[in-house]
Amino acid sequence: MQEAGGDMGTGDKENHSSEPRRNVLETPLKQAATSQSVLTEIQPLTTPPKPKETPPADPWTPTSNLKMLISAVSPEIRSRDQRRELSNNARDVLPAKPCLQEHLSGDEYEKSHPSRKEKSLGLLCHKFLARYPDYPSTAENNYICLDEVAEELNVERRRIYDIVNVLESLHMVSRLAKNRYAWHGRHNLSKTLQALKKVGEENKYTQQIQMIKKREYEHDFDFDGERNEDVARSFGSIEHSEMSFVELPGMEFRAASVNSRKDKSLRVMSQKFVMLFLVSSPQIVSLEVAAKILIGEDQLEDLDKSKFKTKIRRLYDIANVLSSLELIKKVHVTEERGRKPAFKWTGPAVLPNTQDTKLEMTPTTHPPPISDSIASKEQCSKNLFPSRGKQNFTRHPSLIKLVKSIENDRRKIQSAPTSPVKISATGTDPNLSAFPSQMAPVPAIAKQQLEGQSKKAKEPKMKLSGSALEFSLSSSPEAAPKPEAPRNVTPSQQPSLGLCPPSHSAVPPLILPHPHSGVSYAIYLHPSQAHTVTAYNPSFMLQPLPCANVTGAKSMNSKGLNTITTEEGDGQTATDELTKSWTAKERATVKSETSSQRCLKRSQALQENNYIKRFRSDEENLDTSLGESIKNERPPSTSSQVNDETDDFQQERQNKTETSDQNTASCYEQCKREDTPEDEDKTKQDIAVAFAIPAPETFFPSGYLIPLTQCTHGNKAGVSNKEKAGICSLQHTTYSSPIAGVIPVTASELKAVNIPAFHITPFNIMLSPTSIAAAPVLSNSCLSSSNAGSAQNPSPSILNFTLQHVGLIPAGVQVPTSPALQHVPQPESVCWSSEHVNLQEEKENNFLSPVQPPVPKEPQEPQQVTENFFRTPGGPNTGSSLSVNSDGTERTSQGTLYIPQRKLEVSQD
DNA sequence: GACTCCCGCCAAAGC
DNA sequence: GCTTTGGCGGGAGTC
Repeated sequence: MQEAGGDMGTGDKENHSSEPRRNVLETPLKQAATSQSVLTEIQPLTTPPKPKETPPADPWTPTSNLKMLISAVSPEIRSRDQRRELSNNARDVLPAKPCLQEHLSGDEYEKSHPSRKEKSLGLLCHKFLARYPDYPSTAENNYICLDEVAEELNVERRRIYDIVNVLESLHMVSRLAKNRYAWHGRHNLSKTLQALKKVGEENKYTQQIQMIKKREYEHDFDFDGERNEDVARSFGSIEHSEMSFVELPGMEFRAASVNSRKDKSLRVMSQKFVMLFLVSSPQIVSLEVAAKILIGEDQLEDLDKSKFKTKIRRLYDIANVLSSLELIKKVHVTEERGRKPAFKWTGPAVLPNTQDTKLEMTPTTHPPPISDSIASKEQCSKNLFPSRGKQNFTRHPSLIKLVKSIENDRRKIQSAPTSPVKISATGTDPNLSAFPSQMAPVPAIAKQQLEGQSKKAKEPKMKLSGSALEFSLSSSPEAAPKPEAPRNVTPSQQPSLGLCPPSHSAVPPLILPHPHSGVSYAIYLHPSQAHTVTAYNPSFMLQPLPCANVTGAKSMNSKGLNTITTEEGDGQTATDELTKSWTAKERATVKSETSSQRCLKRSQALQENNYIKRFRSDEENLDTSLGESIKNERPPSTSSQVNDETDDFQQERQNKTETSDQNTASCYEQCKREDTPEDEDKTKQDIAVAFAIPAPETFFPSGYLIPLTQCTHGNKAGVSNKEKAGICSLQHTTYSSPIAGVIPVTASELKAVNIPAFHITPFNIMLSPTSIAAAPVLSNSCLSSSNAGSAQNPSPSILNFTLQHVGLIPAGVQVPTSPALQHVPQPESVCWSSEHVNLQEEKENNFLSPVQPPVPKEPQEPQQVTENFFRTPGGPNTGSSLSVNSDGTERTSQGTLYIPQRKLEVSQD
């Protein structure tokens, strides 16, 4: 066990800590490698007995110690040993246990002195991870004693720190006390990745990556001072915070010491590194770029080779651990200047809402407490904006309102008798409760299946499932049809008709039933229209929802419409397209402001118009300062057109920026005031186009139309069996159509009630790749959609009742039903008329809606989305090939990346 | 020769 | 003052 003394005895004081030693139960050994988790899981979820001190055939004896020492000091012996070790390497590549060396023919030298490869951090991390279950039960003792682990893994503790630090950055472990950590496994991973992605977006890493790449392309970026200063200036023009560690609620570091060196700590570096993957598209980050960015945040001016090398070293350390976690994979990008090491994200796709996926995986899982999600973002934000020093990123004023609103809502929710109970397993890790408590009793195989399914399906689902984080922020649990959904239904509520308790506002969403499918829909009304129901409350909106920008709408031109139809049937392609479309969009969104900021801004546009203008001005300033480089923010897929797009692009973009905010549906009233009559007419026409109906005469500003039982797995609570059947069928519909379950209101109904722009927010919508692929067709020919309207249109009578009930229409007025228009209001059409759509919608819209209402609404580069979206894989659009290859093909095979002005070949090692 | 990344020194922080 | 933690860079191993 102490063979490593050769390593440890050379000066480290860490051989035997004075820390009170744990007992056997402290370390929940996994008993097997990850690949053997099934066997592991079959066992009771109690702490498995540690293979206690089964000394790996090499007891710590004076003799062995002497031999080891001799080996250590003798290069010849070492090399001989290493040769032997190497010959056995193939058998030992993935050892899961310290006893892996048992079969090494008893050569004590070999055992005592593994080769360098065997000591690699990646391998060590494999061993480390193999000791613990991915999803530990809270019933277990999830404590890690560093001494113990170091001892058992036969490494010096210093190496364990490296691993633990990276794991800590992902909140897979947390420090409990000196020399002691808690193992959380992957329970928090999705949440952490969400947070990291968000922070990465807010930190404008996309811009930085693009900037660095651009610099590299334009000049041969090297380390001469002039260019570094150039880049440094560019960095300076980007607002980026001095980001500290991103924490999750309940996972905060307890000791201030942990943050003492946080600015350069492996933790923070690791998080930043991950962020780079999460915000970039393709999700390939070269070490060089990563190092430059990480250095750039500190002091790029002082960039020198030694610092760069050091950063690279650390990145290798981090990458090794991340690779062991199967979050990234090493690849190489070959370009003109040679082959460069890079890493590709192979972890789960991270959308703001991965919790939906979790719910899908575990239908009986208690939904994560909303407070967690809220607090998660809160915490993230809190840490992103440390109180110290330069604080370029400050909380958006509207975010403060949001926070207050959320806090109020949270209080209401949690104080309510039927409030969801936050099940916190331990005081130290409330996050553990969300999953393990439910998973624990699940039979091992079932769990394995679930995990397996989640692995396979999480990407597409996560891409479409919307933002749990966002959504949970925006909608209280009562809005979400969780298994515990009945808690939301007031006793007076009818099963499928009633008013949702207001979560963020005094304006309750209407719940519209669907008589055929049993699906109910919630309409969130804009205050300007909802004043007929209740008092205006500016915070009525689902504020944190990143608003659908209408870029997609604009970008969805007819050309693209034609193109995307060719992608039908290719689920993978469609999924990839979705990813690309989304990521491209997302990057575009990141550019000028954060999604939350944007959403907030728009949701409160009426009130904060002045602020918006100010903010926009800031954007423009930023744009100006960024100058040329801003163009490079467009995804690589479109950057082939960099040379083609000059000031026109900027101008166009500027114009769109100017008009975008005015075109939010929530601002419709204001727009009406501000627009010229022609503009207003045009807007109406646009909406009419979006609805594929003649321009209505009057409009309601906007609202959310939410299919309440757009059920994910397990979201069936509160409906009868009969309704369940309907829902089940609906699920199929949902899977087969990107628009299923979205808009149950016919055009005529909309017209009759003068609702011009419903915001469709199908939550928990899950779309299969095929459904995505079907999107173009469906969108292309809305009227022919077999499932869009038929299954989801609510009964006009009930709609009438509802609208009358809430006073939206006079009692005598009936909403006419026009069968011919039953299918008309497709969500993707409708959505364009408003920006009060959540992130999920944003993605869906980007992806699903080729309908192009001629409403210029988004400041982001529409072409970017268009091109991403309408790209034909393998097509001639070389500029787009980057995304195509990166997100899909390239994951499984070598591909060719085309980036601006040069070709990248991605190869995997 | 470039790329990887192990190794352990040593200083900061914690106890 | 000892221990823990971890930044850091030399330099060995690998390709």
